[in-house]
Amino acid sequence: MARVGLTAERLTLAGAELADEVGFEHVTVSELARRFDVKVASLYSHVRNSHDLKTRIALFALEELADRAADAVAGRAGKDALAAFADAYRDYARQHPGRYDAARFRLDPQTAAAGAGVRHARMTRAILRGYDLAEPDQTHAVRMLGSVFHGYVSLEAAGGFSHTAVDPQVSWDWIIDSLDTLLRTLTTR
Amino acid sequence: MARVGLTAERLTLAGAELADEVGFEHVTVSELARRFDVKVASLYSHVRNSHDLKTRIALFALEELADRAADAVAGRAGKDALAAFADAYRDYARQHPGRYDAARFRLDPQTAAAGAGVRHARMTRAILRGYDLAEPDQTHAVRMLGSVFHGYVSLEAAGGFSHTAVDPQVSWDWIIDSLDTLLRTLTTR
DNA sequence: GGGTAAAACCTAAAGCCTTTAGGCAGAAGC
DNA sequence: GCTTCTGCCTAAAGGCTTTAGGTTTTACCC
Repeated sequence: MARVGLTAERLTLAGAELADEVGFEHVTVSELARRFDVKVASLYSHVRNSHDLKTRIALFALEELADRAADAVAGRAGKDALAAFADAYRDYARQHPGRYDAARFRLDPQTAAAGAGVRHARMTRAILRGYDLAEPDQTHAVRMLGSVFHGYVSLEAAGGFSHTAVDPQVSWDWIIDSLDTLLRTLTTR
Repeated sequence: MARVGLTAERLTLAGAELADEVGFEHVTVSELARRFDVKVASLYSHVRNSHDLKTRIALFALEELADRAADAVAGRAGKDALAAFADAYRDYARQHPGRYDAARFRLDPQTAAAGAGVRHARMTRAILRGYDLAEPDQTHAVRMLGSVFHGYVSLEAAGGFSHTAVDPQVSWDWIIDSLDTLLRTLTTR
């Protein structure tokens, strides 16, 4: 029987692609097996179970997203960095809705700590260097930025902004602008 | 055979409670049948299918959340109203994580339009009356508030804020404070 | 109070997904 | 060339969803 060459990595990547096509919640071991033209049981040598597969996809997406964000902010500072960082998130979510969803998959604390979540937090803090905030304001600001970006992106993905004629891109820019203003206000407080 | 007295409403409510216990994604027709000590097939007279059940739970949660928010903002204005509104969301999400998740269930546009989503949007706009914003700023601000609240609440629920020692309540208050400041700045622009 | 018809719940069965156990055949190493 | 390991397979059990068609209960009406 021809061997397909399954590995956890290939399964993870294929799972990520599948997620973008059919939605993360519909990613299934069976469907993945079908795509590789292989029997379902065969996947269980590479992946512990369905949850494990989803965890891998989540970690993969987090890593990929962190890479993108890191690229985006490299060589920028202040509002420039803020906007680039924010856009990296939103662009990723729009190009890869399934993966973005995967990145929100609830990981157990251990797994999460070992994953790229830490990079995300560190990058957000790095963005704030341009605004010179002291603790605990910095932590508050990190949380606020994370909330706005994630909230906006997920509401937009859920179709929450399609009732109004106002262009989501314009709102997005407006929000980034506002956040920048706000953060600069805090600096001088 | 003793009749239990199933109705779509009772199933919906039980489903909401189940969601709070085991998580919305684990709400299942089978489990609900088990709770009512009834055969699975019996539920299908009251609910079209699993998706229909989830939709009903989602609509129920949206309605309940809108009720709470409406109560919270009644008789308040300005920052008071903003804070009460925000707290209503966060409190609901913390008391009823499963229902809050349900409220984020992706509804088809028709269903969503008929549901309480509209009330939420209208209330958010009402909050902004205290800040006297012209269009399109008002829409931008509505989107920003929705994003921050939803984003914060869902990141908090996902355990995203447990890595730092800073009290989430303090960050929350700080964020509301900041948003109030920001909105007041916009008014006078 | 008895008849009837709708409503509520049941049995049966098919289809799909997950997961485990054990088997065979290529691939890799000696 | 032989052994061993690995990759994929067959088989099977268990769970959830959904449909079809039966039976009992309830409620209404005469």
